[in-house]
Amino acid sequence: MKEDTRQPSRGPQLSEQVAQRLSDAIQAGEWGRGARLPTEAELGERFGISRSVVREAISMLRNGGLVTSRRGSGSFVAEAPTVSLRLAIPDPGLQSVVEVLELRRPLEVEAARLAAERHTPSQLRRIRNAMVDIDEAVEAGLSGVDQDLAFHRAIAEAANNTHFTAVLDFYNRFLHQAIRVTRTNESLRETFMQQVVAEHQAMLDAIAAGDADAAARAAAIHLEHAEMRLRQAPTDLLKSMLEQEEAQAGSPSASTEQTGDDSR
Amino acid sequence: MKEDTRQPSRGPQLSEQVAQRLSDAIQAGEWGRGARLPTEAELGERFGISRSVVREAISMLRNGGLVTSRRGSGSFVAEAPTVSLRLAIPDPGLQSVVEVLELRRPLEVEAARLAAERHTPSQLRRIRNAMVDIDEAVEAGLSGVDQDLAFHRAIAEAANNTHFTAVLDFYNRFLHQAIRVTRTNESLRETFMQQVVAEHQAMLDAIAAGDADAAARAAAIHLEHAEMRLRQAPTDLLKSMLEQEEAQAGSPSASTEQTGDDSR
DNA sequence: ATTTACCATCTTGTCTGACAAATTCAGTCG
DNA sequence: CGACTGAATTTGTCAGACAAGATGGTAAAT
Repeated sequence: MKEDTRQPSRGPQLSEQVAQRLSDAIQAGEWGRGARLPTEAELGERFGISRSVVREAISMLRNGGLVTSRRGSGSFVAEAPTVSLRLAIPDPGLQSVVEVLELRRPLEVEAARLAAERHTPSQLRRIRNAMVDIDEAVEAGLSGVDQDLAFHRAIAEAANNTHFTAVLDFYNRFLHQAIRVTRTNESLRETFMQQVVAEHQAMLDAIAAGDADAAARAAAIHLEHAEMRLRQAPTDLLKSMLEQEEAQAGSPSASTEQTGDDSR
Repeated sequence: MKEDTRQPSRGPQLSEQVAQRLSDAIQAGEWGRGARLPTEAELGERFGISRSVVREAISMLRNGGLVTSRRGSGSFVAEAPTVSLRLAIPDPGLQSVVEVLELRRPLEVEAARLAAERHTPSQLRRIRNAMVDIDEAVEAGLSGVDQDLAFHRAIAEAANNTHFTAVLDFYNRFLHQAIRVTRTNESLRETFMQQVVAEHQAMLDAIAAGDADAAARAAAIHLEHAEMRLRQAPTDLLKSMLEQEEAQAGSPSASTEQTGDDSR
């Protein structure tokens, strides 16, 4: 074909230029939704570049949600284009954690209210299981942070509104450290865990009973207390934990396991 | 050397797993902001993979705004690292708009509460100006949708918590269409606008007075009524308008720009 | 001694070739 | 006609090499 023999202009990023041109071509409708675009080899020849660059370019588009690739089959224009919310990762510190909590509180409260009204039996079961998992993890001497987050996520799911799970999931990663701090504070751990369990139980009961207002109240109390517990943890502990995490970062404990214990 | 000889578990996408692990490590603080991360060769050896996969993984992170690479120098954790939440553009329809509103209501209520407590004089002024702008726009025969959204955004800004503005900005685009629908409904427009103005005024007064609870109540009422107004609009009108907008919206990869107009 | 020019070295970007894994499709056999 | 087989196709991964740009140290010059 040789429809474009121009040397890609001496720019900063070759693969980026190619990605841009491919993106333009797709958005211009050269290949419709779900259509298969040329093979990597073919694109490489068309643009006069190696397959590596084509792959990098396609990788960018794939990351942008514009195309999907299936090994052995090809790369395709995405069926459902996506938009992305991009925002800066906050500084690790008490203030920024509090800001995240400020956002989460109204969301979780509303999620609990909706969950009380809309939860399906299986969703309620998952919430219950999550609570049990927390107990078991704590019993086993673990921090139970992942299980705690899973509990809250199960409630968000029971709200049956994808936006809640999406936003809360998004902010979960920032809370991971914060919750660990409160759990690791030895002197307070015992008392705190009792409070947490009681508050979780209250939320679960209200949701199970279908009492929306009570669920909202219980969630509000829990989130408020969570912030108090965090504030009560000495800030130097927070700081030292962050440094500690940095030091032990290479060890095998870091991988994040999805708690996929449920049968969907 | 050879600190991680585990075979990457048989997963669908190898490079994706590596990207996830790198992303986790960065967010766990293994490498601080602006720090140089190991060379591609070194990472390849550490994870037991080839440089190609490392490059693909880093490419993903770079595309996600988590790292930047400089040829000859290395790859670095971004100074202002960002994580991106991607979600599919919802089907145009009343149900999905209602879901967005469900998420926004608690957020806007809390934003109004915080704004009442924290607003600076200049922020209050911006809210006032936005209200005037709505009047002027409507007076001029325009829909005033942009001005309406600006009003709400000004309140979110006055909450002085970047996460509120980020999330609300993100969902604004989905609301743009919905508000237009209610405003375009000729038969109801007059009545609706009077209501909207009154409700806005109540919010502004409460915020200006520093009455957090009153601000929250006013916001809750406004959002509730907004949903009612939307439901009252004929659904066929909504549908046709949404489809029309979607047809002419040809920028799927457009990510939400960082709102850098804030002085922090 | 300080500054400047140079150069070895390192790191990412790109190229080339190969194989593995998964899919597709045509042909064959029941 | 339908199910299976196997070759061809295509993306994913691997390996090695060179090019382009950056870094830091050393020697030369003032």
